[in-house]
Amino acid sequence: MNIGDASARSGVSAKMIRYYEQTGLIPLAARTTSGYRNYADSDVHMLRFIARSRDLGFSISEITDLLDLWRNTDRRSADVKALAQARIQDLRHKITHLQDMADTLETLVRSCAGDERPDCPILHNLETEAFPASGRRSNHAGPHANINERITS
Amino acid sequence: MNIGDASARSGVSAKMIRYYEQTGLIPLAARTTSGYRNYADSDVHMLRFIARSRDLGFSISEITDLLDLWRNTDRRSADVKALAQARIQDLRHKITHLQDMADTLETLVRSCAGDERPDCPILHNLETEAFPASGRRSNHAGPHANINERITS
DNA sequence: TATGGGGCTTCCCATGATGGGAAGGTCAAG
DNA sequence: CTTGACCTTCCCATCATGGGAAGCCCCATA
Repeated sequence: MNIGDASARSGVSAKMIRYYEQTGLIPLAARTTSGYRNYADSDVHMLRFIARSRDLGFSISEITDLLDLWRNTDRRSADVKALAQARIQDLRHKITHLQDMADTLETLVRSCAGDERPDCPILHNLETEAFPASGRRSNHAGPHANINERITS
Repeated sequence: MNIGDASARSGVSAKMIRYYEQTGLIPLAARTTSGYRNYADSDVHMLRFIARSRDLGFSISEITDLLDLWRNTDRRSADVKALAQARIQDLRHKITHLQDMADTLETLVRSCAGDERPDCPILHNLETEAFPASGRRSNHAGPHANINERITS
């Protein structure tokens, strides 16, 4: 089947299928004589595996590992489990961080009259609050150190 | 003071100060005769406002609005409050989504023996689970529709 | 058989916030 | 006056994703 069909059946856009191929996440597709990529059901299967993993928030590099385990029938289920557990840990950290931000904002919102007058404790807080140690500074991990979350809804 | 001092005092990197200037978030800095950017205490103040807002997860475009309100002494505190409340809503959505992912993974992890054998319900789930409506498809909002969260720690 | 439309190919560009690094000018302390 | 720290601009990279152009390919229908 062509890339369009593989896309429709797997839920991965044609653009992304080519991208995954190009970056080595998936092997080079077979080609027809005229150059069209040609996919088998097993490829769709793999693409779905990827899609589902993305939906659960795994990064591309984590999916690389998952795919390796998936294909390796000599795998230890403990290795898969460890990957999932690391992912959960990561999610918990992010949740905590978002929760902290929400709580702070909640406190500020509660203290704001929210009327026609200009006085606003929210602005006052933003204006004067100190900026103690907070990830923004000395970010030695470079940009996008797999920190951001893909939240597509 | 020079950009380095403004950076140290505000907690915003020099790179980002220039970027904010370039993108119009902050006004063009004053310059010395030799071309060095020159900052006053009030500028540092503004940069801190931005840093603090970023720490609370506001996007650049939201910060643009916050800065406008901050500078506008005729503002209605209700407008500020509305911005903060929208931000909280957004955070709650993201938290829910992350929580859902974590819960699903937790269930899978619990069902996996995690031993030397290859059988693994986690892989099995990734392999076979359907891909019903989930943001990945028909993403008409384009890439980065202000969906991702800045979590720097 | 010719034509048209839709699907495929590659290639380049943009996103958003951030840092890296090069090439070259400036400044203050020694 | 030299040296080293700091400043300037400019370009590049990230990561996953889509947009769009230019040019083939393939099938169905006239």
